[in-house]
Amino acid sequence: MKPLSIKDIAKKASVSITTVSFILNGKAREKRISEEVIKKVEDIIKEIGYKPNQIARSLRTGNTKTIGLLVEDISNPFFASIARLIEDKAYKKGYKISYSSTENDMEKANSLINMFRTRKVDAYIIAPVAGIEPVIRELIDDRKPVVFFDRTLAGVSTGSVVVDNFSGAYEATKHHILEGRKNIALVTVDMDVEQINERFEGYKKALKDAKIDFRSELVTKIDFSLSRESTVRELVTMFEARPEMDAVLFATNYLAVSGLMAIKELGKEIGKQFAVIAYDDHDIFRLHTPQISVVDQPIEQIADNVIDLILNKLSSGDKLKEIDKVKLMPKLIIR
Amino acid sequence: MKPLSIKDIAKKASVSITTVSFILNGKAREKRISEEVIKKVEDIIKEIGYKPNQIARSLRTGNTKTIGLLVEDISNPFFASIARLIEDKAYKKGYKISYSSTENDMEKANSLINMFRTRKVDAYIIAPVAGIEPVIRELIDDRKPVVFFDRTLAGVSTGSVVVDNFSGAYEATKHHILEGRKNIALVTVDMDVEQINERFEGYKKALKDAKIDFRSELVTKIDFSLSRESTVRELVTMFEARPEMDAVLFATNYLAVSGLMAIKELGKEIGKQFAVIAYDDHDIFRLHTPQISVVDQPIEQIADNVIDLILNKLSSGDKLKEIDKVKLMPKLIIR
DNA sequence: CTGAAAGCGCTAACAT
DNA sequence: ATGTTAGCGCTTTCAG
Repeated sequence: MKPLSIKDIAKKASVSITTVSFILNGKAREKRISEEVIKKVEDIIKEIGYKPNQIARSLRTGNTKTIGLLVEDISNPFFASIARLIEDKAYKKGYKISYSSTENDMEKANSLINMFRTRKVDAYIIAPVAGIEPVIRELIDDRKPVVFFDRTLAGVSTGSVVVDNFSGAYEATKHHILEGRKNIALVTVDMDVEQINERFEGYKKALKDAKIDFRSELVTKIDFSLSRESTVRELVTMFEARPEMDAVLFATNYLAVSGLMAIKELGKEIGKQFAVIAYDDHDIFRLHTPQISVVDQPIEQIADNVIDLILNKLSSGDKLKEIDKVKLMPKLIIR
Repeated sequence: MKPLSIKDIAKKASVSITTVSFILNGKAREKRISEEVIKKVEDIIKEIGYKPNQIARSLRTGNTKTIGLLVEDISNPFFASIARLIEDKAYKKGYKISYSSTENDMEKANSLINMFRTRKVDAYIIAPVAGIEPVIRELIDDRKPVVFFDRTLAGVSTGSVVVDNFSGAYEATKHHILEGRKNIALVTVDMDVEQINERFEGYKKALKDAKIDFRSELVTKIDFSLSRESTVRELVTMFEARPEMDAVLFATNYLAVSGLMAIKELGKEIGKQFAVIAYDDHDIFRLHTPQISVVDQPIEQIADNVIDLILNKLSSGDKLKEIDKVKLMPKLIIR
């Protein structure tokens, strides 16, 4: 059963397809089409359940009403939550979100962006990875709205929504210090992305401000592509090798989960002897015994700002430059 | 900067657009186009970085190389993991997955399916909700491949991949009984969907087989749309009202999370006095103190089977009927 | 072996 | 106030 086209409607209503198209696009008034024709056409549309072919429409108008969203990993709750919020908001404005996970892999990110391009998405929301600068520049040259979130790319100037990573790590580390911790470890990811680097800097600065020497042997960098099991393995070894350690800051939520597993395995007790702060709030940290303190990123605000920026760019034909760099503040939640 | 079209390539290579199109679609050999022309065209394509316009291609061929995936909630790790796996596999076959969350809302599901239709996705993978039978039938009439997963819809005959829910709940309940529990509660969701009903039946049957009377006051049905906080509230009240309860089975992962929060709040101890089994395995249950036993659904197998079914239907022009109903077995993991 | 041309379903300038 | 028509970029039949 072939789907009906605008032509069928026109025939059935004995009007031209133009008339139908105008009615379909809410231009009936503007074009002063008579009430009775409008009614007739609308009735027929409803009756036979006609749905415009979005593909044809896109080909004609050049826009797909779709926004491409590139996250690091959609099964990471931080990104999943943001994606959900963005999707809901975009949906209300008639946009569909098309998302994919880059896994922080430059090749994959490039290939996904190219997929988005061939599918002609109208705009891009991206948690960037290093090395994709060239293709991003092409997008911008193409006059496609691009908004970064979670991190930016030095050397590419476009809208962005980030959380102050330096300050998040700084405050967390400072809290450890104020609690009297002396040997504060940092577990982070071995990846040259802005937000990770900034968290590292925040950690170092807090130590410096407290006149505590930075000791590189207290910093563990885990390969992003390492499996959960291997990560836990590495952390177990690390914890065993540094018995003097009395506090740790995990730079990402998944590292914190692995870290907690390692700690559990070691039978190490979190509390007076040993303190933990994780990045990103999540059920798992609230439910843990004892509860885990976290650096909470304002997920809803991130989503709000991202979608506002992108919709603005979309509607203004990116004429307006305005404030398109947003920096939000994280919140240290002590438990 | 307007993107280049096939016409530009043709002009630059001084051949017709037909030739370019054949080369683009790997039909050069078949059409016996000369090696040198092929080489020339390919070089030009590479040089100017031409990307075919997928929209135009779709309009012409009638297929979009896109599969619509409807889950309950993409931020639920069970669905997120399946979506990731399906996406990876589909990507390798040249398909893009377009996903959305129904939130078990019939209206929303219908509207999303219609969005998929106007966007002409080639096939549908759906975790169905009651009430969408009519639109699903339309899809099937349209000859679109449809595969259900996680649950099916009575009265709609199409491919499906489900896990034996009856048996999952039965085994979990039986385990409680064998451990000597007498007052086993069930916390489930107030929703008429197949997998939930079957879990309920499994619970009842296990009790019956052990000659334990079913007591409706031990069953709590939580409204799906209730917030996390309210759910915890309700469960706290329930736990307080039933001090004799010595075991509980949670019918979904998110209910288990809420339940564990309620238990934590009450200071109730999980162990000898009180046993818990959750549905779906997840970090959070492994990391909990004490660790939580679970009914683990074979996520990878679900994804594999779903994608196989859909790709088969897609390539066979749904001629083949074959075994298109798969039922997998869950695994009880005792911790 | 390659080219011309029709047409997928829709929008919108231009006619009337 | 409504109709005619070109054309978005591509695939594919039919001709040569």
